[in-house]
Amino acid sequence: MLSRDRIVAAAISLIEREGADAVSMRRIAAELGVGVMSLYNHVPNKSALLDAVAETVLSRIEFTDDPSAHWTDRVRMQARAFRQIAHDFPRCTMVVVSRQLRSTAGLLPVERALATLRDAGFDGRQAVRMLRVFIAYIVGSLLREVGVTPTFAPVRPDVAVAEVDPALFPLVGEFAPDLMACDHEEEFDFGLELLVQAMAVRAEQAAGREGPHRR
Amino acid sequence: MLSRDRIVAAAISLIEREGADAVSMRRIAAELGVGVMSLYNHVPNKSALLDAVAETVLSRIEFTDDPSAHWTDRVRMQARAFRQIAHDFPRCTMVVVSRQLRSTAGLLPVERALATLRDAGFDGRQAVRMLRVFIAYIVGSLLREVGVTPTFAPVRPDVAVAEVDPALFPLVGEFAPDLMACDHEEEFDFGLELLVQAMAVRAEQAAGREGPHRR
DNA sequence: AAAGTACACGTACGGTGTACGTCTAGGAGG
DNA sequence: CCTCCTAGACGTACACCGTACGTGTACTTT
Repeated sequence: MLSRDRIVAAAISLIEREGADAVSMRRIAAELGVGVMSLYNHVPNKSALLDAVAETVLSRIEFTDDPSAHWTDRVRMQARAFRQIAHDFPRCTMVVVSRQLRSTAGLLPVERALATLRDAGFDGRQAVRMLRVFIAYIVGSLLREVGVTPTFAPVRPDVAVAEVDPALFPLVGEFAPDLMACDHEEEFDFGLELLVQAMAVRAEQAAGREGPHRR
Repeated sequence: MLSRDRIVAAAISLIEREGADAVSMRRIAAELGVGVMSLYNHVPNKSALLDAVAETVLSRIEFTDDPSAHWTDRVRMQARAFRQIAHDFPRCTMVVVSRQLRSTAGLLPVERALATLRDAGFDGRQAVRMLRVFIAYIVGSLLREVGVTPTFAPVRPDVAVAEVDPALFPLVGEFAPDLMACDHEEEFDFGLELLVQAMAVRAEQAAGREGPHRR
């Protein structure tokens, strides 16, 4: 029996196996051994199907929030949980990131993050700003990791950097070894740490300003 | 007379007017008052055309690097220059960001950034890491600004946040006013400042560690 | 048994990228 | 001047796409 869930699962599987470009209604139907138009009994159109894919992948994020932990550690955990989907569904990442969905699946992470940031001592305005900085960093990192936006952080730097004219780009040539090496996890954690530490400084400032008035 | 440049210009114009989805070879040909297949005398295929679009837009970035300025200001200028393309070519941004091109157009910004970071006192490894963090942040920010990835930083939060059940997402409800307000430039500069300050701390550490051995 | 419904499916239409062959205008060589 | 060659505009054709619409069938309800 056909069902929305089976269709979405087939779409995700197809994307992971052959890339997002390979997705077509006909292809998915064939994958399920079913006529093309049967899909439309469960999904209104292709766009909605891709939204469902994004939502499903997003809902797979496992947040193990520990409210008793220090807020910096909670931020780290949440960021890494988010990043984990890039490993579990690498080729779906672009779909998730590029699709604007307004379901509750997308709001749960926001709720969690806001709770953590408020516990860190930020007010609403600050918390939202911090959240947005983090989301921007994470999204950008995932895109690089997944293979998009590679020009500046080469995925196959061996070909990209090696051919470069050292006269035109002396520093690119000089730093080639470092540009070519890219341990994604290490890079991600480096930026994460940078942000967390910067956030901690702001948190202290925030606490200092309102501290005297507290309680 | 048809030419590669005219075709690319027509594509950019079309994307800005009607969005990336409106781009088709037939549409571009019609725009130029020309037969479809004539395009293929100047462009090998649609994918290459989109690459050319990305490259052209990217090359429009105006870097006014001032080597005499403090490195933190140079970083700010470069980041803002990059962001400027999201204003000049808003609907092309997704194309630029999602296309992996390995031309020299993408290396010039890298070269400039590496020069700045080296002047800040970072060695190759550190400079590359910092660069990647910045690129991730900028790319993520542009995507939000352009209207993609809106779930976590709603573009039309009025509809997204307003309908939310405060019982399920109390903090989203509580912070709704802050979530709904989003001055893109302000948000961008906030994160930029956060990163620059965090970088400055690392730069001092780097200088401190190797300082005694210097010169 | 009759009626209604849910859903799988075929056909068809207007769109897409592009391989291939043709035609024409302009320059080069005699 | 005439011929030949070539660059490039163009039409046709094919395989594929999303999906509107109508039909058939199996199952549920009355």
